[in-house]
Amino acid sequence: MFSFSEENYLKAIFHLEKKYQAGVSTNALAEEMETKASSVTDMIKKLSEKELVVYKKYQGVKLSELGKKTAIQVVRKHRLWEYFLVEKLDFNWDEVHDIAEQLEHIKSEKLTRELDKFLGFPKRDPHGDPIPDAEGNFSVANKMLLAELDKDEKGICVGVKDSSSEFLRFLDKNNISLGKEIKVLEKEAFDGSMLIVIEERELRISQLISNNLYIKTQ
Amino acid sequence: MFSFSEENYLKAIFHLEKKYQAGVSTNALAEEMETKASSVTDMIKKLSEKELVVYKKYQGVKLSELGKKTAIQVVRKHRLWEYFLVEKLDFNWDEVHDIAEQLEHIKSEKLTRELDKFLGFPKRDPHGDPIPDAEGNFSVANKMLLAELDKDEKGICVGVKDSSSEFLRFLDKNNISLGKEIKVLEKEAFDGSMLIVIEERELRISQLISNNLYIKTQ
DNA sequence: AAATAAATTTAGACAAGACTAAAAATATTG
DNA sequence: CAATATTTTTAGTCTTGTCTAAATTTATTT
Ligand SMILES: [Mn+2]
Ligand SMILES: [Mn+2]
Ligand SMILES: [Mn+2]
Ligand SMILES: [Mn+2]
Repeated sequence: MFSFSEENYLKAIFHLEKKYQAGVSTNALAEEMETKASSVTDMIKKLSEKELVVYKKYQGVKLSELGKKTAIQVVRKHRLWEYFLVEKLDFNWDEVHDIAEQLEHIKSEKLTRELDKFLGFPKRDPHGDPIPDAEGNFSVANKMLLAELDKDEKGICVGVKDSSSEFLRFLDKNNISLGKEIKVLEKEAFDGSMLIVIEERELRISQLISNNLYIKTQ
Repeated sequence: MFSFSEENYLKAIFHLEKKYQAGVSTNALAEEMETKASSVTDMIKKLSEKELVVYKKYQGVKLSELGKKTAIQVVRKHRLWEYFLVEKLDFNWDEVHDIAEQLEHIKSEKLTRELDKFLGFPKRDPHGDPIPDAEGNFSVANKMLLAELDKDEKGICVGVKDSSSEFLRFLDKNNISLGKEIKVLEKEAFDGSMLIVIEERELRISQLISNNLYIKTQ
């Protein structure tokens, strides 16, 4: 089917399209892929040749229907494997991303379907991100950033924006995990820091933290 | 660590060394890898450079200690994943090899260890082959080929030599599976075919079959 | 022990995917 | 709007792993 590299580009474009609806720029893609702009141009041409993306020179790139479908299948596999690692193999949520980056490229529709079934058709991965079903459908939750809450408002923690080990371990250390309720006690206008309460404990967090935690309000 | 291709060559050499103790020839390796002899020579040089094999021009190749250790880890992963697919995801034993060929290259020691634990440290894969433990140790069972049995002798089916889908489906169709007892009722000297009895049913099998079924005698 | 056959290696080429440096196109600014 | 800055593309190179064709070495026959 498609190479690992092609799949990784498609996935990156898929994620960046949320932010750049008008088309994903070569530089944005180069940064996401941790490669050089010239390499991106080369690959975009190949993807365009294969009708996985729509590309006009200097105008950025968009996924075609086929490209989008392919990207979603890769994301589906990534998130199913992350769920598997956490729920079945006792991995912590900060340890699974790199392994899922490898597993997401395993080619077998039956494997993906059977894994999904084995896991009980989970709807969200360990970081709160939606897992597309076999048809590629998934629901985008109406979540918001904790930073958007005002004093005395509260919400349930439902996901992370940054899913780096560093951030996830910080959350672990402070006993913040998905499903818990967070209430804003104070909000400092000057630096955006907050005093929150989570499970009866008070905690002061910087804006960098509240900007990377998704919550859902009732 | 090592590339997929390098790992595949090491695994192929590992398997061929059983048959060619004096050194695996370039042609034998080319056939096993389904590639050309010149490509094999190229790769052998690279592996030799990395001290994974011992190579003298025109003299065939052998695994170094490091090469052997690496090959065994790949085999361990291959067989653990095959076991996982059959035992947890309800795959049939004839469907797992190609997927395991992909999964065996996933790089994460922790994943392999945790998978092993999750599976209950299985000793044999679905085809009866031994699964090396984390240290690379595994027991070679004292099995023999069904073809070696004489009239009126019996044994327990413990493995397959050929693990192609075609052969495995043939066994399924004839209700032959690992763990079952087979008794030889007749043995035809002319063509090596046998009349066997397995679970009260009589069955005539060609020598090609009996030459690819491992059994253990009491 | 030549002569021939078979196995193996070398030489040169190619595709994928990356890189650097330079050129070209687009955006921004005075 | 011309000058400058930024972005993007092109040109040329490199590495990995493969291939074909030719050369070389080893094995087998007469
Ligand atoms: Mn991830
Ligand atoms: Mn995730
Ligand atoms: Mn197998
Ligand atoms: Mn097997």
